[in-house]
Amino acid sequence: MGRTTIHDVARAAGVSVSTVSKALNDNGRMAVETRARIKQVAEDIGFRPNALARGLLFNRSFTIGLLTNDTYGRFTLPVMAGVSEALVDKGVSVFLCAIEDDPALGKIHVDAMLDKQVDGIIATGKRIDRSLPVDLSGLPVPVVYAFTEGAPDSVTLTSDDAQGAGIATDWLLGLGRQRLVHVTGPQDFASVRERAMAFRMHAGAEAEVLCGVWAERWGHEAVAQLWGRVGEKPDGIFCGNDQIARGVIDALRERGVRVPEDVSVIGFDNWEIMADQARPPLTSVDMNLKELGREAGRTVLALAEGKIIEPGLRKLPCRLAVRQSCGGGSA
Amino acid sequence: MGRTTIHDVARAAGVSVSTVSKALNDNGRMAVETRARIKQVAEDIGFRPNALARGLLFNRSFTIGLLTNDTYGRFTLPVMAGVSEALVDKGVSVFLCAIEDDPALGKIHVDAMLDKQVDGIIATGKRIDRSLPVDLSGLPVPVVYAFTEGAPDSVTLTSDDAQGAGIATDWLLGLGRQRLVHVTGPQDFASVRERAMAFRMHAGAEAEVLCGVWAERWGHEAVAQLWGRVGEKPDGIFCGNDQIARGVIDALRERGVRVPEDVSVIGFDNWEIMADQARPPLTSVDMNLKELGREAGRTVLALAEGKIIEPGLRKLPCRLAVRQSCGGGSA
DNA sequence: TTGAAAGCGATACCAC
DNA sequence: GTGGTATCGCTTTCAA
Repeated sequence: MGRTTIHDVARAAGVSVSTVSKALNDNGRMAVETRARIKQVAEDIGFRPNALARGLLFNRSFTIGLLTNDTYGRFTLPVMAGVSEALVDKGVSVFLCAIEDDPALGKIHVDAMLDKQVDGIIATGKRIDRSLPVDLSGLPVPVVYAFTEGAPDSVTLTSDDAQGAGIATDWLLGLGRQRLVHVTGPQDFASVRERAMAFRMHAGAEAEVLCGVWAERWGHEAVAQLWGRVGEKPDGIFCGNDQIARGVIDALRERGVRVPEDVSVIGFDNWEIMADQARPPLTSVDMNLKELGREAGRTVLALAEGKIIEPGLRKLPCRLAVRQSCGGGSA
Repeated sequence: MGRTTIHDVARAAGVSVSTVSKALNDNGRMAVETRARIKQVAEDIGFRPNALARGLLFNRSFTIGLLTNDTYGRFTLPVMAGVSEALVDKGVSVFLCAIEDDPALGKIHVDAMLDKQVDGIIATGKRIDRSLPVDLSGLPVPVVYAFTEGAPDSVTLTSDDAQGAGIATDWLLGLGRQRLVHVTGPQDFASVRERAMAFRMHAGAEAEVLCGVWAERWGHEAVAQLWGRVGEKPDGIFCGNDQIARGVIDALRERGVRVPEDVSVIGFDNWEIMADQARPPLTSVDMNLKELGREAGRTVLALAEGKIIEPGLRKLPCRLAVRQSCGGGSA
């Protein structure tokens, strides 16, 4: 029920607190059987050390803060899951702070985290070319950026947009598709430009790129544009996200164009709830966000333990999640 | 940049640490100007008290734990946002722990939270008739359940399914719809049964309820069933979630049935990304998850401060988010 | 009005 | 091998 302290263990075992401490932490020299007995007693009375006290002593709280402005959580949650997974074994817990785009709220949360002596902070966002509305430089704890613009000379992780676009394009080409189009989001996103460039590198410099918005409706519109023209139609469409892809697929079906027989469609994000429900289910580029989170967790912990990590932008590879919207292959 | 302590403030102000402490906490009697001066000095050198030390003293960490098995986060994130919002002003931070359905993982996280002396725990899930895979009874800290089955005699919050179904049904009736159908999820969900019952109470005991799965494809299938029969077709469809509604809308359009002119469709969850992208955008029941989170936060904090809260199941009202899929009204 | 000292729970150094 | 004691940063009696 109440909190049992190390004194309780000492009393129950008939030894001193320092002996108990050493026994439980496998420190110092002592009779192996004394150690075993003390451990047993501690377990019996359900003793668990107070992390606050240890933290005070070690100047370490075994806690890290995760800051995000992604309210919807499509990016944050997988990242969070990865972070947590990487840290739970080390006894590290994660504070999640959603700060929207409010600088004041951001400062409040960062201050609260620092007060609580977090060992480090992971900042995550929705895009690599925007930073959170709060200054994280010069903090007394290490900061790792994931999917958001970091301070210069910081460690920043993101997924490799060019590589992701490359494998998507190559997949379409590998299926024998010849007339590829890339239907994507607004050009002011760095990731849009990066993916488009890679798309052209793989599909040929003359391959067409249509920029619009991140919405299903833009997928419909793009199909209307493409099929409204005279001449040959595309046989492979690489979309900038799964919502656009969903719109494209629906628009094609409504025109009587068959997916994947006539046209292969591929998405980006591998947002399961979207990709699985598409008709047919959508092949999509997966950014490995969970792995990105694991890496962020490992990195911030290493930094907190004083290890030196090379600063700079690290791009983690994407992989392809194959479903039925491309045909051929393993589908 | 290191950590400035209360000793630093004392030295800088030329007083003792106890005086500083009293000054900053507005405790004890002291010259009003001394107090002001000390506060100023503290601010100048950027002093912030170490929460670990205070926690050790007060047996309070100003931290709560949020436990969830909702990996996808559609429910957890809004709840989390509400919890955080309710607690940030009180200086309370939130540990987020995703435990999937793994009892071992659950125990690890709960133990870690207790070690860190959380002031309380909020347990959230995906449905009110299933409990998390971890026993939270008999813990030394208060527990509030939100959207998951709680221990007997605990405080449990959930949304009012019957009331939500009621306002949806009434809305359809108010628009003059006469032949209502409810297309919903699996009958083993308590919320499915509760909503269906309320639907029948409002629409008439003979009103039809079709149970299936929580997927778009079931929406298509249900429409095929309904329109495949001889006789009059429904003119109002209340769906158990937004995915089903989306499937229903798409299926109707593909049959040439107009929404909302011929049939009004209403969803449940008000999952914006789904509801906004539907064609037409979907009117949907909103469970006010953020408010539920706020209430959970307030409640667990009150409990942590020793206040007495009436145990039992509290149902929070839903509201209708009106878009265009029903026609009439304000659409 | 201010300061010295005890103590929150745990660890580690140094005697014995 | 084992136990006393100082210490982490802060708050709170109690004395001066």
